[in-house]
Amino acid sequence: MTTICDKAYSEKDMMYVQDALYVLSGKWKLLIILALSNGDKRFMEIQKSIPRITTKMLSKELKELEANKLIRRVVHDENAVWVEYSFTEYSKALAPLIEEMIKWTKSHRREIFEKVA
Amino acid sequence: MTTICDKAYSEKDMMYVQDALYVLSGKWKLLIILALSNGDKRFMEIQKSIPRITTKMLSKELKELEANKLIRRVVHDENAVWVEYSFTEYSKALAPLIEEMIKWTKSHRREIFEKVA
DNA sequence: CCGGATCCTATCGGATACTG
DNA sequence: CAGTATCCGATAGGATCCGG
Repeated sequence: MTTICDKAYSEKDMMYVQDALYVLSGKWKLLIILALSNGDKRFMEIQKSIPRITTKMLSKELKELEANKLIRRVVHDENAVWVEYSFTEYSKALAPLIEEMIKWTKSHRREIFEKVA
Repeated sequence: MTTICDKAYSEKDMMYVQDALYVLSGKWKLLIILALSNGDKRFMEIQKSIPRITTKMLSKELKELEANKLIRRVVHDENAVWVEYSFTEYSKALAPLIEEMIKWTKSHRREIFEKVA
């Protein structure tokens, strides 16, 4: 029942949003988490499931996500280089946020993306 | 009931998220919308309510937000330069998303921001 | 297969000064 | 007051190649 109209957000709220943006900023991080949503994936599998991401960006983003405990990195075989990524309890909590993004875009994308994209 | 675990997101879902990120990316856009949450504001008022934003960035972001119909710009007096910004029906729909960001950060910020920030 | 190293460009974003 | 203009460094992001 809190629309933006009814509710004035506090300065604290703004800081919360800023914090979230800090962790989730950039084009790729949320998409990587999405890519892991249907199970663990290896480096190449993640890359294939995210259209235009380069190895460099994927590598960089995976590190940051791991540092922030949003994904987990497990090396299965040192010699064969068998690495698997999975999300954490912590990143699961992002599901409602992701749901809201999808909802919002679904109901509004026509209004914007016909002209912009 | 859909946690990330239970549900595998589709490629379409990924595109939706990408679209949302496209419109909301950067450090400032969501904060600007938040700043307008308790009523219309003038340029300087917005700037004062967002800690470290510069006039340049505010100006730039306002333009983009307006182009995407996420805010409305009304000039009240040509001579006195009296401009007011307000959000739109369209941006009101972002409220649930913002709520989720705040919720998420509230429950998890300690886990991250003690070390990172 | 998993990335790191390198080189490059484009955009982000800050500081400051300036205009109507 | 509401922005613009300019200069600048930092970061994002892409392309390609290389090594374990």
